[in-house]
Amino acid sequence: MNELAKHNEARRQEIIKLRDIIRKRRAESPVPSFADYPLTRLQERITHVLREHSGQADVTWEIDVLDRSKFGADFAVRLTGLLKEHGSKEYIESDVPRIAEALAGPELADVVAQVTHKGIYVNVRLVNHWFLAGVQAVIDLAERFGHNDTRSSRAQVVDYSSPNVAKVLHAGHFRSTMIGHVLANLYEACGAVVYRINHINDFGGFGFMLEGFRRFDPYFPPTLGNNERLLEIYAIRRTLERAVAASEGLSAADEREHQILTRYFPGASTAEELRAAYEGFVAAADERFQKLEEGDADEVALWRRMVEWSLAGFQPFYTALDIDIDFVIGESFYLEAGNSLVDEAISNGSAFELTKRRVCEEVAELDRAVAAEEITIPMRDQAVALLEKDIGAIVVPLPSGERLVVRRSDGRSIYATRDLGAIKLRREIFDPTDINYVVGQEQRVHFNRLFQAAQVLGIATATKPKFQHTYFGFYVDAATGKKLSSRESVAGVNELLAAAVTHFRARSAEGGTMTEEELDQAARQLAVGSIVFNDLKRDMKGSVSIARGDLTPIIADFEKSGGPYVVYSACRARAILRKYGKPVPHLREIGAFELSDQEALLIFRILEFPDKAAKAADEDNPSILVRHLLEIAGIYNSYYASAPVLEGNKANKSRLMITRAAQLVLTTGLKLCHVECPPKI
RNA sequence: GCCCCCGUAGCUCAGCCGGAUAGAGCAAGCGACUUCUAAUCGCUAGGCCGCAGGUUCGAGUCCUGCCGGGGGCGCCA
Repeated sequence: MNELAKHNEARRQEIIKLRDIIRKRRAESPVPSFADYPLTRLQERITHVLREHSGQADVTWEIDVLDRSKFGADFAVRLTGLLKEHGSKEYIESDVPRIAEALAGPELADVVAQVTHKGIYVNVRLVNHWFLAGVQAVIDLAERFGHNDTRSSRAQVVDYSSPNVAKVLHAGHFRSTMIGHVLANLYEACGAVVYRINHINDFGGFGFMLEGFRRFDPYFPPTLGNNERLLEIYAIRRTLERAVAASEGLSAADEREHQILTRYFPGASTAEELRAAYEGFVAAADERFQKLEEGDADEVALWRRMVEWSLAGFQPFYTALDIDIDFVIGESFYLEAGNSLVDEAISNGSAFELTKRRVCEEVAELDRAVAAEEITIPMRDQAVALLEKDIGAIVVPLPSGERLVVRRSDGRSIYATRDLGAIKLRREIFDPTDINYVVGQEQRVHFNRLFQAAQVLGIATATKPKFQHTYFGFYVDAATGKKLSSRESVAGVNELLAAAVTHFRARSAEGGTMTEEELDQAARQLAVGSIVFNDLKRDMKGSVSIARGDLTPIIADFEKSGGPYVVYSACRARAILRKYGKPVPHLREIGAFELSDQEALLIFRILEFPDKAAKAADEDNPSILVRHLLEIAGIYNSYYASAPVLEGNKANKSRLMITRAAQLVLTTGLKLCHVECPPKI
């Protein structure tokens, strides 16, 4: 067994052990049943009544939440199917009164106070007791309120963060890390077993690292640490590539490039000399990579050390965000599985070498299509160009007509090889129902092909695992609207966090009563919270614009993001409960009580929380959750300002209950968003 | 060239498997702190929902075309 295989076998045992721990943890923390939530039960009862009265088994209806102060009702019921089938005229004239009558009937008399109708809407006002009973249900479940079993039959691999070893973390990793982590939290809250995987790109391009580390050793500045050397090698490679591509000598290089080229390639100054240096470097790097792939002991040992340096370099970032991803698995782990998969595919014919002859045949077919006017000449030319580029590589033809290159013409693996290997091994180890890749939008084409290839190669069926590429937009420069290159965005990540902490540290509301430690803690949590909200409150497919240079406007945006607002709201509720100092009253202790329009809306929104969490998970869209929290916080803040809970030594019991429910839902929601709510702010 | 995303208030965005008078936040203006601590609350103002057709009883939402902005199209990851 070679060194790489040995290393991977040991890793596999560690991974399996951790997998079992996670499975056990899941089994030991059961989630509440979605069907038992007050809103689900109400909807179920309404469906039942509508079904009984229409005599139809399949009744589709939608609920529109209303504001009592505006409509006098809590929600509207709309039977979309019937509306479409009958048209609005008939629906309004005959269906609407019938629906209203059914909803006002004896079956729902204990929960429905009033039913009115106007146009296509049947408006329902619920009895006040239903709301307070709902609040009690929230209080009973406490921190588990919102968690549900909608995904309890699923095992989900969530692949996120995915930094490149020997490169700097950039803003894209920042987004991937937070979005992925929050999504994983959501799936877990919905009952799934979640395997969080940080897929470390630790293999591609490593020939350059292994070669460069030795080749440039005499020239590295002595102050350069190990990890910095790796980054330097990457910079050297990129600089040289650019210089060679430009076909100009040293004279055309800018100051930084000039400095690099003369330091590491002394004596090379003309375009030809640089090209020669480049070719020598590439050839030696290729050789190193091949030895690494073969498991050569020396190369594997150095490679492992390099990966460790790099991971240690990433750690401050993960520590600052307080994110610990369970499985940190390099793509090298999947190399062998990928290679044998490709070998198998070649032998059974699902993959083959794209030879010149095959290309000629395909070109002939394209020419025929042109002659038959099925395609245009530019389309043909483009297809030909794509074909010719892949000559010599091992390809998998896909149902879409595209190809996926799975092995280079020199026999070496590429990322597609290892991504396929990853699918195979992940199925073996985790047996997931879903594999979710939280990776930037620029990789859409890659994943689209990868998922197709997985089916072609028989490591996936049409339904299992369910593949999902959850993509997001990038950061753009606020001034130009253009994408921030990774070189421009690299610096900011950790500094941004530090600046945000400093900012919130100076803004404390309860500063006078807080210890230094509490202040630090609150500031850190607010910083993380504001960053998460800034990223996740809008649809993540869009880009996020970032002002450059001065951090002040960015931090100001963070404050406006709403994260601190939600945290603040939860803290206000918590302050009331703290002042009250006793457990909140139980529904049983409440006699007659008033319920304001605002309270009705607030409670309804709180009771919607499980639905929103499930919906956000189903649509892989954290912004649904984030916006709902902002909505609840908004109503609560308004309520807080106008409805005193404690007056002198008198406490309003129903308001105490509502305050507790609001505090619970906000705290739990924030936690799903990876924001811990500090006790004081 | 092909493909993808986005055009809604001055700005940032919700709303998109069609439905009530198109909603928030920020910015602007006015008002509220001896308080459950104002990181807050209340009020005011602000919209040919990019343009043109089409489908429909009904379109910001669906379809087609166009215009404008951004991105992707490596034997890199």
